[in-house]
Amino acid sequence: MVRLDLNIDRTSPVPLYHQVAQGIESAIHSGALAPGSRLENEIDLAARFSLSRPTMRKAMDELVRSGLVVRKRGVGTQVVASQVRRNLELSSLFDDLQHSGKRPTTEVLSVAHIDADDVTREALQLPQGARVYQISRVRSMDGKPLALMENLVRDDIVDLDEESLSERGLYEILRAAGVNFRLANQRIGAVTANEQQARLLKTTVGAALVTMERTAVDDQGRSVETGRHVYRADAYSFEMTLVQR
Amino acid sequence: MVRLDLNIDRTSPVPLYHQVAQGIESAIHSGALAPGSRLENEIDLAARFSLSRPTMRKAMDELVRSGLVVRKRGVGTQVVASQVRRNLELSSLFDDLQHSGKRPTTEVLSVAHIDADDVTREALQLPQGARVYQISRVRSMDGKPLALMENLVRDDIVDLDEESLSERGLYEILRAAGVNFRLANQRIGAVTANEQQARLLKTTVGAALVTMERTAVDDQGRSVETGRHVYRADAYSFEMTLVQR
DNA sequence: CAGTGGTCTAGACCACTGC
DNA sequence: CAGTGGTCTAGACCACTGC
Repeated sequence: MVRLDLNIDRTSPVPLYHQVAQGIESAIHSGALAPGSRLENEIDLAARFSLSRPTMRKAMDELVRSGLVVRKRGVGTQVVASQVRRNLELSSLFDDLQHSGKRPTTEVLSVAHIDADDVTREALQLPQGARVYQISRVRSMDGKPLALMENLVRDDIVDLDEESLSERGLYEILRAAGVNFRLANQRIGAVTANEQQARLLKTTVGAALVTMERTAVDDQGRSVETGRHVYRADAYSFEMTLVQR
Repeated sequence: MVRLDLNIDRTSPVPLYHQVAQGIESAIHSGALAPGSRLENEIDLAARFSLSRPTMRKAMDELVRSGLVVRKRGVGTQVVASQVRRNLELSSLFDDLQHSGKRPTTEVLSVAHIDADDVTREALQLPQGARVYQISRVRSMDGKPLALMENLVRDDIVDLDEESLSERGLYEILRAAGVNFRLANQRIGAVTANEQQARLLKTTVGAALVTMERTAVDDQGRSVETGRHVYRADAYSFEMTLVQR
């Protein structure tokens, strides 16, 4: 059982529960809290940091949901054996790669302002006659093509053109236009590369590709964007930590 | 704005916040709360159901995390436009298929009690010299092979043999042996079928397969099981709802 | 400025676990 | 039986939004 030490700043705008969760997370990643070790009980922890128990619990909940600790009633809280943990987050491939320190580049193949077909209208919950942006892009890393992306975006939020899309990720542009993404429904599967895909991804016809279809919803409940992406399976996979509900 | 009516049973062992969340979920699925509609504010709702505000909030949090509603400070809570929602849960393919009303069958190809290799020892956090069960199975539905599963299970929890595994899912057996799964780290990718895979899955060499590698952790922090599964891409994909943290 | 969700406190009672 | 996490109450103050 390790005695935990945390710095908590009550003047910070960062919520106390989040500061605590981050502090414990750091202690786990630094090794101060070893895999398998037990944490003090939440009542003592709350008292030691001069926090109310609900606030301490909220911090623990955050750690449970991120998969760093497991709790058992009547027993206690344990640090999970370390492993590469990677939550599947509501972000884009562009964000993913940037955060990992890589330098993604994007080639915009086409941007069109078109009538939405039935499937798109259904996915984006748009009325008959609505128009959308249709975007095709290739994303590369270190000059090697990684993903082929086709997106359909509602046209009543921001104007899209080739120039801005080649500089910034689609999600970055939408966020800058005031869109706060809240959730996404997605499906991951596999296909083999057809001739066009093979050419654009510089691989061979028949190569394994990971497919991802996603529709993203913002804080106003609007379906903002839907897309189908294919990734070279030898260069990308989806990692996630699932937590029991 | 819809006036919500819920039945709450204070004598039930089901937590109040969960009863409320379920009640609202039912109202959404039944259409009583239409997609896009606004909910009453949480303080009024709490008062109307004679609940404290924290309890009401906990119910709302549950709905947010399941992707049914979105909230915005200063504005309110909205029902998300309906869509097929399917959380990626901590369950097995066997559970998935059973819950969907299908009849999965399992053919056990082999069960062996072997010395764990380095990769397995690393994944399951086992000491040098540890032994594990190695299981190979084919899962089919309506007689059509769907998935090829190789699992490695620590051997200090329950004895595994061909007979029990052909009757019950691995997870079912482990749960019955007292294992409470809490989280899993998994990676989803794609490959093309090799000769052996093609034969067992009754498909062709070169067909697209979805791959899933998973390590599952229980409430004692033990890595109980690690496995690599491949699925026929024309028969299975992973659907999930991601919620912004 | 009124209305909304977000954070936080200081408790109470309970269910479950392992000895 | 002692120790732990799970649920619940009844408030307070605040930040943000849209008019």
